[in-house]
Amino acid sequence: MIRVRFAPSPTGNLHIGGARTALFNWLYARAKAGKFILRIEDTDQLRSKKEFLDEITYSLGWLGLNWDEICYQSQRFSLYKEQADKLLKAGSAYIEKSPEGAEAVIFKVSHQKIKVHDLIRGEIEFDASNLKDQVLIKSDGTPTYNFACVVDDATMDISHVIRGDDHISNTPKQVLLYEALGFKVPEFAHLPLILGAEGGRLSKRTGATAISDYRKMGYLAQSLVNYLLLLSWAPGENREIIGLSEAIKLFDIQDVNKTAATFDLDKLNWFNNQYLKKEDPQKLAEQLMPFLIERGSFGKDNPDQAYLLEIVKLFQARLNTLNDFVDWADFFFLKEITPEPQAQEKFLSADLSKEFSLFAQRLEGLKDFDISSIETSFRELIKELGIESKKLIHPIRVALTGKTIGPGLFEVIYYLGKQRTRERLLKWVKKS
RNA sequence: GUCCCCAUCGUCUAGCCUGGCCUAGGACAUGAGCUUUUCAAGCUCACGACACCGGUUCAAAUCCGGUUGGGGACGCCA
Repeated sequence: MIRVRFAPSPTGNLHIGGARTALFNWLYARAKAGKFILRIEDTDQLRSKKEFLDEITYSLGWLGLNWDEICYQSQRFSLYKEQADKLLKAGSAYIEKSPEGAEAVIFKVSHQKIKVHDLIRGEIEFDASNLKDQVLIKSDGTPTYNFACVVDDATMDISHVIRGDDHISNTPKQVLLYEALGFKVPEFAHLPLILGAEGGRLSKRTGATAISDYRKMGYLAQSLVNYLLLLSWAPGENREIIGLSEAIKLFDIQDVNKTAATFDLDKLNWFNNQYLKKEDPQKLAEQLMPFLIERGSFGKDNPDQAYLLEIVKLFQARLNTLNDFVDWADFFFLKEITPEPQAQEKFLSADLSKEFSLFAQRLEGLKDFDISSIETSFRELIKELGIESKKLIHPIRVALTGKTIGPGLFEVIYYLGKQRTRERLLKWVKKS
């Protein structure tokens, strides 16, 4: 039975790197009909916080990485004590007293060569002569990371330890402990790290690191998972758009690359655009609601769902994030708009009173207020005025939307409605 | 400093194990064009890489060695 675990410490949010580690563990368990265990490494009682724990479990769930078992190291302290005593009795560990009288348990490192088999990298050899004796139980009575990790992985029957590259140097220390405790050494697979754009670790400076930040920016869980999946792994055949269920069929931990990958927001944006385009507009509208309400562009009192749905369809293909919709479509929901200064400067500084009022009149007189009738009447007007269509289209767009970019003008007019179109046009007509 | 890991377009990667099908394929980004009513989307095209040096071989991106470069770890943090 394959049993893998993801072991976050609740001293911070779930970040990109952690999520990828969780994803590969989860995938391997699902691909091999094994178990995926969530182990909370909360031995540091000062830095561990409930809010981080909640954020981590929420984010894992949001990504779709469900766990079969969960356990907390803080509830297993007696087990670590017990195992430390075992080593003490066997003479492979000793007690060190601090000047204040506190006692710590230290592991005697035997000087030998240690071979570690890694599923991704093959054999890695270490010389334990480079290692110092290892603290097992700190003087405050809590276990150290390497010790708790080994005791847990062994007693929880973890068959494969899949974790970040940064743990490679912990591995020989842990192997020594497995052997001293008489436990079977599990298989190891060390995943390459995800690097920031400037090389080096992903950090706040190189972009957001918390999964919840990406959720708040309006990325879909599917996009993030799909993107993370393709960092250091590829199914071949030039396949890129791969969902979780499809990935289960294709994934094997041994196919993971050895090379560190750089996190690239542009590619994530592309994935998000792909998924956004395919999403059911109704579902998209539902997901958009919290974003719209938070931004205040959408009243909570009377959200017109049917209207929102139409507007969503108008923008769907051009969104990179859900936030883009909030930024770009606000003029459909706001009562009053303020044009962007540069847009106003460029397209509304000339006096277009005559053109605007003529067009407003035509729209007013339209029998059928549908997209093609609106366009026909506009085309007729510019023909009569003898001007180029774009000379008028851009100023009208700015007057109606406040922006220079957006959906086609005639769709904008249609969905804005006669009333609001007229009001926004006449605002720029000088009374003589 | 010591130890460890890694090395194909700017980025993610296919190919590497099992040398020849590689004039190295795809995607993102970038540039150009089509369309046009702006921005997207879409379509077409372009740009662009086997880090270097040696070895093995009839033949090396692929196997071996070294150099260089990048990354990681060296806590009574996890």
